[in-house]
Amino acid sequence: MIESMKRRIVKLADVAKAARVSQGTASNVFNRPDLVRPEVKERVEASARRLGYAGPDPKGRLLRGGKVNAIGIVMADDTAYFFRDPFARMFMSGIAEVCDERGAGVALVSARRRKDAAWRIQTAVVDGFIVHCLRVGDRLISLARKRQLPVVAVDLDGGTGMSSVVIDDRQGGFLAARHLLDLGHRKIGVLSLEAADPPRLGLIDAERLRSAEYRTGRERAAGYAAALAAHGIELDQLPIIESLNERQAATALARELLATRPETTAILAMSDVLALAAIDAARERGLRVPQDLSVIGFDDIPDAASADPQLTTIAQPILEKGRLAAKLIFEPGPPRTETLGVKLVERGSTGKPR
Amino acid sequence: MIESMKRRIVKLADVAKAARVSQGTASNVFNRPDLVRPEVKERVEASARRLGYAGPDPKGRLLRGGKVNAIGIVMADDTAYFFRDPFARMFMSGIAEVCDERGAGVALVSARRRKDAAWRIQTAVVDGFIVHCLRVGDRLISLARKRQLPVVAVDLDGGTGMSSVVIDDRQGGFLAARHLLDLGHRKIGVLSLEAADPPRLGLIDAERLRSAEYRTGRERAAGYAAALAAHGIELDQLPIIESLNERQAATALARELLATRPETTAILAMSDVLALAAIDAARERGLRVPQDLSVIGFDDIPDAASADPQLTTIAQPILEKGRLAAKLIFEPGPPRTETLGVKLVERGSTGKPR
DNA sequence: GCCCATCGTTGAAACGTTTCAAAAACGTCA
DNA sequence: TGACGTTTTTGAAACGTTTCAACGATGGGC
Repeated sequence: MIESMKRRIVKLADVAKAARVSQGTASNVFNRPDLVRPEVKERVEASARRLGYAGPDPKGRLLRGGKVNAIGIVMADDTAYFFRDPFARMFMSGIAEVCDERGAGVALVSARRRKDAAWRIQTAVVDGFIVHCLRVGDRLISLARKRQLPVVAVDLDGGTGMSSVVIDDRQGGFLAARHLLDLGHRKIGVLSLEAADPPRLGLIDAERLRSAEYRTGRERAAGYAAALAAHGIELDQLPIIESLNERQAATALARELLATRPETTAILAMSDVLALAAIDAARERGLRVPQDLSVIGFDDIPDAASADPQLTTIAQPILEKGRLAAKLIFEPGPPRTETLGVKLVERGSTGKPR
Repeated sequence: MIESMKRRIVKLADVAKAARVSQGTASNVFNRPDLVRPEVKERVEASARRLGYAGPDPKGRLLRGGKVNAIGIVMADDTAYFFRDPFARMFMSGIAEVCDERGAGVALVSARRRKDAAWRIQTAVVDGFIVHCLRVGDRLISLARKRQLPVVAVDLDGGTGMSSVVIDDRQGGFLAARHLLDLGHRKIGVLSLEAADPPRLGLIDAERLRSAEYRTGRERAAGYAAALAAHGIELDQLPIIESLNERQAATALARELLATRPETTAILAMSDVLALAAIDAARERGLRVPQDLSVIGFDDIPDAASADPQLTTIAQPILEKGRLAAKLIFEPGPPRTETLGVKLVERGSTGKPR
């Protein structure tokens, strides 16, 4: 059997012709088999096999008006972050759950490099976007919205005309700070998430947080400030360190904080990852947690409960956040902002100051 | 301004017409802006804005012959498994790394429910498939191959005519078993991965593993058998428990094993997840690891090194496996099978029998 | 003033499918 | 046998884009 040089790809029309049926019938064989007479069906299937037909190409179907049956998750990080970061993983699990229920797929869209991020969002083949963790008015959001597909923003006010899912970050910050204050701490160091892009690693002003582009940092800081104010303290009086939300990087910065401010008795960390890093740093200096240093986190990632000591933290319903975001994509309605509650989880990493 | 009732979606042709340009030129404005005179470009862009054009629809572009620019990862589990299982996460990280380099996206394809798995694979909008962790000759593999896209099988011989990436599971099994035997253990319990679909949870025959559909279980068991044989022991003499690769479920089964066979001095686990579960179960019974019970795992997931005690295990290059699989997708060539090496990592969970 | 090269623009042809109204085939019943 | 209701099949029209050969304009060199 001699294969033609230019081996064109077999398409439905070829199969139809070979089986002496109309294209419509051939299509039905694959999509609504019960509409077509068994005998004809077999003939078409035989032709398909003989010609090596790959089955209806989704590209064609798609254009005709089908849904892709997948939603895209946009994060401002590299793709591996989805699998590395505990928060992201939990969040994705929530999304995945709902997608499985609906029989939809999940596409990961990394927007790490601003350059091709635009292209990625513009060309992503999806039915909707969940956009996470960006700064207010971010270009990625507008890019996604421009696609005129359902878009849900997470941890961020998406602006008018779109839905978003957030948690009560301010309340969380408030609870965390109050917890330390109630225990009697006054020499508190703050470990902050990135406030804006580009991040400024190391010691920063409270002002940078007050006017932060990133909602999460801004709101949590506002909560801290409110609790401190009740004790007549200003956030500006505390040392604040801005860090990437990565354990390694954060440990280095925490180490520096503890070295420059040995009087510190407690660390107010904006995430559990940062808190765990702080504990690592404390341990290096021979400080016991919580006897010599109290540490409180934020998020309540799974590792928080199994850390040593178990981490006191502000729990947010991460799974639920993911689920909700996905549901909002699948059941689009009038835009609304859902705010999820947080709560203080007291575990072993905080105690009275020495 | 009165919106027409039936608000048709604005397409490139509309924009072109409104700007009094040919469709070709309009297309160029979006794809090769430097080919078109600035003045015309502005006119087109203005029309696009005015009409509320969402930008070229990927569906159209796709059909015309473009690549999707994304690869699909197929696993026989629910979508959340990608984010939950330590092995899967590491593997995905490797894939993600390469995809980021190439500017490609990642689509997660869950093939949990066999029913819609077929549909999912047939309609996934991707340029290629990486198929993981299925039994030999699996229908999912043939489904993927039928799409006539590049397909790479992982941890499984995909059969002829396709590439695959595997590790030397047999050698790994051999090293693990020999390690325990060298330490002097003879009363060894085996905690096995699923041998076939459906899984049979609980005590099984060695025969079930010898003829297992799943390559991983079969090969690791063969390695165990080889090492045991060198000491004149047959695999059949050991209690073998088949379990799902989930910590909770496995803990229950390990508990049972330890209860029924209190003479056991060592556990040979086919994965680190299983090994960690065994340690949990041992701890519940008040057994110290490794003084009262030695446990060896397989995979060397990140948790293995940070567990307490640190897990002795067989390390496989998980990241590299992911990277390699992705590379094989992007640089398709003649089908080949890449076998990656494994090595014994001695840590704190194994010791001499009491 | 003519010829050429260059640059922008055009028009039409794919790309592969699904859908739908209408036509054809078939079976039933009077 | 013809009328009528059902099942199957047909043919053609979208779906929205990119590409490419060909065409027209513009300007430089002679």
